[in-house]
Order: sequence, then C-alpha cells, then structure tokens
Amino acid sequence: MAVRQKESAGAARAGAARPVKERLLRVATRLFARNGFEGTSVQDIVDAAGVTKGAMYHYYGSKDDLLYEVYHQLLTMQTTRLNEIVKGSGTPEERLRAAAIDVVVSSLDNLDDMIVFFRSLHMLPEDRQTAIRAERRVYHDQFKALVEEGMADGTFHTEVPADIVVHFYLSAVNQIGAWFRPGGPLTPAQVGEEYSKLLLGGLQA
Amino acid sequence: MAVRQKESAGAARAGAARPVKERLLRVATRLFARNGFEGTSVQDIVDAAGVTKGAMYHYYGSKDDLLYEVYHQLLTMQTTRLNEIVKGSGTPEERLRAAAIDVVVSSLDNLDDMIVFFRSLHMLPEDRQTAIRAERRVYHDQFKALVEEGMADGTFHTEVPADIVVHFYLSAVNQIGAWFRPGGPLTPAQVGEEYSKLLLGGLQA
Amino acid sequence: MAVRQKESAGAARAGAARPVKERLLRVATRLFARNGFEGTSVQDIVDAAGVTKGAMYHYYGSKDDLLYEVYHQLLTMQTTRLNEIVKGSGTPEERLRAAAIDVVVSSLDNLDDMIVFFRSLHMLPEDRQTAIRAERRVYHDQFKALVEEGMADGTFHTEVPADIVVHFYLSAVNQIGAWFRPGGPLTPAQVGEEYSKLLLGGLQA
Amino acid sequence: MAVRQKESAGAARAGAARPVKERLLRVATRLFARNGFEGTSVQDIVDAAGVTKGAMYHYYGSKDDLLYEVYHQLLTMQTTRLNEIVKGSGTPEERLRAAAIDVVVSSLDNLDDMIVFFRSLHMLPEDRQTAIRAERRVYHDQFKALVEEGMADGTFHTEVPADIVVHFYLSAVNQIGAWFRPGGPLTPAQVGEEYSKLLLGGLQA
DNA sequence: GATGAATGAGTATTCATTCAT
DNA sequence: GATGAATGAATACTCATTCAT
Repeated sequence: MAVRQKESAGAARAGAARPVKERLLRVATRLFARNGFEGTSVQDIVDAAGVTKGAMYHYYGSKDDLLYEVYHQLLTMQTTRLNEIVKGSGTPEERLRAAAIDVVVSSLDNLDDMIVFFRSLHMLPEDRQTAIRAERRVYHDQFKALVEEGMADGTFHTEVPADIVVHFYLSAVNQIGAWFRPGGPLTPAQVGEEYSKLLLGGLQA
Repeated sequence: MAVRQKESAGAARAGAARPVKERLLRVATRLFARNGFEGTSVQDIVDAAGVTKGAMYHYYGSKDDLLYEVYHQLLTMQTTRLNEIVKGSGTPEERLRAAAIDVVVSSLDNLDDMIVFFRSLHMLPEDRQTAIRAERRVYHDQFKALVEEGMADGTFHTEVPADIVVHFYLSAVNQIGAWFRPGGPLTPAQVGEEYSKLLLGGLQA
Repeated sequence: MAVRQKESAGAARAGAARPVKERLLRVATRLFARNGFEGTSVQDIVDAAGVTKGAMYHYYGSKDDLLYEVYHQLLTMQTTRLNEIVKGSGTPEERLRAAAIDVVVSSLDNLDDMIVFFRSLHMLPEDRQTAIRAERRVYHDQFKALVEEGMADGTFHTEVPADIVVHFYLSAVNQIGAWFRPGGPLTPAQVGEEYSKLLLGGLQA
Repeated sequence: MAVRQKESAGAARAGAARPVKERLLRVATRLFARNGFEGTSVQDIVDAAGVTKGAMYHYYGSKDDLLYEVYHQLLTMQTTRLNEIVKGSGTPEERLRAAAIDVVVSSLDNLDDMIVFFRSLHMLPEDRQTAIRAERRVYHDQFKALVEEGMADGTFHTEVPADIVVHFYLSAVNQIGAWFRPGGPLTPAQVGEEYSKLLLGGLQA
C-alpha cells in the first residue's frame, strides 16, 4: 500500500499539471506502442497515469475509445498538414517533395502513435475500423492528387498508376517504425530527404 | 453427440487427407490473418481444424509455437528464393529486378502469412522475436548486397545509402497486405512489375 | 438464476457479516484441510465463500497466496504465544511444560490449519517454502532454548541432544491431526497434559 | 527429438537390467517424494523410467495404483519386521526398545516412501485410504501390545494411556522426513537410539 | 468527479487415460 | 508387450467493465 501511494504521488508530481484526460491518452499511447493494445491492461494505463479505473471510465467510454483517439488525433494532424502543402504554392514536384518529406517527419515525430496505428488497428470493432479507413482514404487521395498533377503536366512518367505509387510510398512510411531508432545516426529530416529522393527518382519522366 | 459427429464428418470432408499437424498450422495462419493472434483463441483453431485441444498441444508446445512456425516457414521460403536469385546470372540490375518482383509475388502468394507477420510479431516472447529478427536480417543483407553491386558498377546512383533503400523497399512490400485484395484488378505479377519499376527508377544513376 | 440467488442468499445468511477477504481465507483453510490443496479448486473456494473468482483475485494474488496466509497466521500466533511463555516466570521445567501443553492445545484449536500445514507445504513455490521454514526455525529455536535451560541447571539429563528432543516432540505434535478427532473422548487440554508428561518424563535427570 | 532419444538411451543404459515394472515404481516413488503426487505427471514418470505411457498402463491400472503400491510395500515390510520383534524373546522393555529403534531405522532406510506416505495419502480415493488405514491400524495395535505388556508387568507407569503413547511415538517417527537429512551428522541407527531413549524414558515407572 | 470492490465471461494450458496399430 | 496420437474435462488466472458510495 505504501508503494501505491508513492507511485501515485510520483505520478501526480510528474504530470499533475497536464489534465487527466490528456495524460491518460499519452500514457496509453506509450504503453500500446511498447506492449501492444492487447498486452496493455486498463490497470496498466491507470497505474501509469496515476489515477484509478473510475477516472478513466469517466473520460473515455472504453479501452477501444483510447485506441480510436490515438488514430483520430494522428490522422487529423497529418491530414491538416498535408492540406496546407497541397494548397500551397510551388510546382507539383516541389509540393510532392514537401509532402513526402512531411509525412516521414511527422510520422517519426509521433513514432509511438505510428507503431500503434499499424499494429493494433485490427483490434478495433469493425465500425471503428471503417471510420478510420475512411479518414485514411482522404489522406491517400490528397497525396494521389499531387502525383496526378505532376503526371498531367509531364513532370512524372505515367508508367505506374498513381494509386499504386501512393500505396507504395505510404506503405514504406507506415512501416518506418520497424527499423528507425530515435537517437540513431539519422534524424527524421534526413530520413525524409532520402525517402523523398527515392520516390521522386522513381517518378521522373 | 449428433452435432459432434456432424462436425467431425465436416472436418474429415474438408481436410482429413492432410495430416493433423499441417492442418493446424494452416487454419491457425488463416485465423491469425483474419482476426489477429490475440483475437484467435486456441479453441477457434482446433474447432476449425476439427480436432481437440489436446491434439494441438500434442504437436505444438503453445499457441506461440504456431505463430513462430508461420514466421519461420515464410522466412525460410523467401530466403531460399532470394538466395537463388542472388547467386544466379545476369547483371546486378537484372537480378535486383528479379528479386524485387519475387518478394512481391511470393508475399502476395502467401498473403495470410504476410499479414500475420507484420501484425503479430510483437506478441511473441522477446527471445523468439530476436530469433525472427536475426533471420529477417539475413534476408535484408542479401537484398542489400544486390543494391551495392549495382552501386559499385555504376548502374545505380549512391545518393541514398543502400541500407535505407532496402528498408524503404521491403517496408513497402511488407505493408502490401494493407491494400492488396486478391481477386482485384491486379495480379501479383503485375504488382511486382510496378513495384520493381518504382524501386529501379529511383536508383538509376 | 433461481439457483444462484438461493446460493447467494445462503452465503449471505452464513457469513455476510464477516468481510469477504477473511471469509475467503476461512473457507479455503477448511477446504484445504478436507480435500488437500491440490484437491481444492479456486472455484470450490469462491463457491463456498459465496463470491466470484474475480473477488478472490482482488484480495489474493493467487491460490498460493491463500495457502501461504494460512501458514503465516498460524506461525505468527504460535510464535507469539511461545514467546510469552519463554519470557515468563517459573523454573525451566515449569515453562517447558507450559510450552509443551500450549503447542498441543493451540494446534488442536486450529486443527484445520495444522492439517493443511503439514500436508501442503511442499506445494508452495520454493521461495515461499524457505520463508515459512525460516519462521518455523525461530519457533524451534525458542523451544530448544527452554530445553537447554533445563539441561544447564541439571533438571534434565543431557543424553539426547536438545535439537533432537525438540524435533521429536514437535514432530509428534505436528502429526496430531492424523489421529485426533474433535468431539472424541479427549479434550485438547487432556492431550496436552499427556503429551507433556511423555516429553518431560523422557527428559528427567 | 534428439534430446528425447538421448534421454531414453540414458535411462535404458542406467536401469535396463531392472525389470520395467519395478523400475516404474522406484522412479515414481522418488518423484512423488521430490515433487509430490500431484506435482508428478505420468509423463514425468515414464520419461524417468525410459519407457512410454502405454508400458506404464500395461503394468499399473492408474497413477493411483502406483501410489497405493508404495504404501502397501512399505507397510507390509514394516509390519513383517515388527511381527518378528513382538514374537521374539526378551523382556517387554527390550522388545519395545528394539521395535522403537527398528521403526526409525526402517523408515530412514526408505525415506522417500515415508515422505510420500505422509504427504500424499489424502490424494487416494476414499476406499484406498480406508484400506491403508486398516493396515496401519494393525501396525499400531502390535506396537501398543508391547507397551501394554510393559505396563502389565509394572515396568512402565500407566499414567498415559497406551494408545496415546503409541500415537505420540509413531507420529514423531512419521514426521522424521521433515528434518532428517541423509548424509548429515547422524546415522539412522543413532537417531533410532535417541528416539527410543526418549520414548522409554517417558515410560519408566 | 472519482473510488475500488466485485462481476462474469474468457484464456491458455495440463493431464490421466484410451485405443488403434 | 508396447507405442504415441488423440481425447475431454478440469484448472488457475485475466480483464474490461459496472456500480454503490
């Protein structure tokens, strides 16, 4: 009992400033990334957040809700950023390069979320998966529009359908958590640079 | 009792010819791919295979063993195929193209295994994950050797490190199960063709 | 559902006043004594206590924990009592007689615990067995000190080492559950009287 | 699989001379004593004996049969030996001393059997327990007859009922496995000497 | 807002035993 | 005599969720 009190006190000290709801999502994301969605119990989450189960169920309707929230926030953020790039100025090639770099950098900046995303999506109930996939489709289509612009103006060849190009590139980015190690020799920006080179090189007319 | 006999008969009809051990692995792979490792109970597996739990534990020490076996068989098969391509004749570019196509085709031919692979590896105990990753590393290094050959003889540019090229391409292939639908408009061979074009295009000196 | 309600009502009637945690330990002790540790399932325990499994695991980490608790409580109680006798007044012979009677009486007053103790200790994990044996050793040594006092002042002969005397006597007491039947012709106090006579008679100089 | 073959070969080499049936009982006794009856699986037994399950069920009808056999052999042996002592020559005191020493020595010479006996009897089905207890009662009564002879001729006092004396002494002997360590400072004969002194000292008129 | 005791349905795994060969 | 594949019932334990306070 002494231990619990100490933990609670410690957790409270460490993150009491941050509101409980946000803290819960943050620690849940970290735990899901480390141990998987199924490997993380609600008890693990509330212990790490320094609150009790009742508190969690006050803010989130279920464990699934937490997972959904991780997805939703990541997707919203990335879609917003892509939107700005798509609508920005510059040639299609310049804007595609910017988008290709940005998706890598923003993914590596939120690596835990990415890892959770591609590991645990299938654990959500069917309707939630459908919702997520629809959001994801919007992102895919915006990216594809950039590729098609470049094909239309002759910057890129048209040997490979734009849909496949986008699947190919976003797949590579999605799996990035499988090999990238923060603190390793490469920065997120460098990886973005290299990845975008490989994409654009493969599209040159 | 009538029900059981019917089930047994059904199972017999479906796959009694195939030995029990192999049948268990096959149905487990399918179920893991559909519902995830955690979403599949041992009961689900033995029901689908038409045997009892005891039979499964006679052949496999644990549910983990089944998962490991999926990985091991897929990796062994792909490594063997890559080996033959690497040691074959032809220019580095020809052999890299062959390898790039082969990894796509053999992945799509074993789509269930691929899906399981990249979704459930993290559910295995640490030591097994390490074993798998070591096997995977061998595959990666063989692939990288091909890229480096082409860089050495000037066929490919050297702007992007070979390691990153291989991570990039294999990541894209690994995620292929996230969008490819068997029976859709594209055949595995066509996808292999497109993917290899994107890879080799991005490498041209 | 009717059945369950009746059971719950029955349990409530029998012991709802007593807190759940204590009730669980009490019924577990009784069942372990009757059917052995291995012969008692967790389901048996929670059914008898009128709660569900989850409740038991809320209070005790495992079935082993329940068993350990039986041991720990019995040992603590007996060690406390012996302590008071050892430190009390009177000749060594008087105090040894008091201790010899007390260990019999307190064992027969907690016969279920005794039976469990000497039947199921070996089912605990090694580290717990070691902990129990250390507690038991303290008891043994206190008892031995009494015997040695009497040997030092010439009341008892020294033909048999004090260690063996204590092993001999405590062994006899430990096995008492193998033949004593509560409600039979002898009271615990009478058995204590006879046993102490046999011990002290065998020690007279 | 290589491991199993090696084990089998090793077991075969070690004990092939001894007939299978006897070997099974011997290894079962050792394992029951080390790990308890419930902690020993039939697979453990047949592995240690270097045979297969089918072989065990050829010789013994069940795992219970093995346990019963341990009890039966030990009891038969000890009863036979006690019989000879009871019917022998000498004063009651001399014969009681001989019996008191013999039960210790023969118990320590078959320490595994003793340990199994007092730990696992309660795991047998009720009817088998009853049978064993009847055999045990015969032994008890023979021992008691010796005590009563000494009481009748005035050698022993009659303050403590003979029944209790015998329970007391045999209990102490039964628990001997709880502290005696073969290879320790004391030989079985020495322990028998000390225990018999404590018994006879406590009985002197 | 928050607690934590309690639920109940679920999980992987074990194991004595049987039986066709 | 002996094998080992297969059974089926039992076991300890987990966990997301609820609800009286």
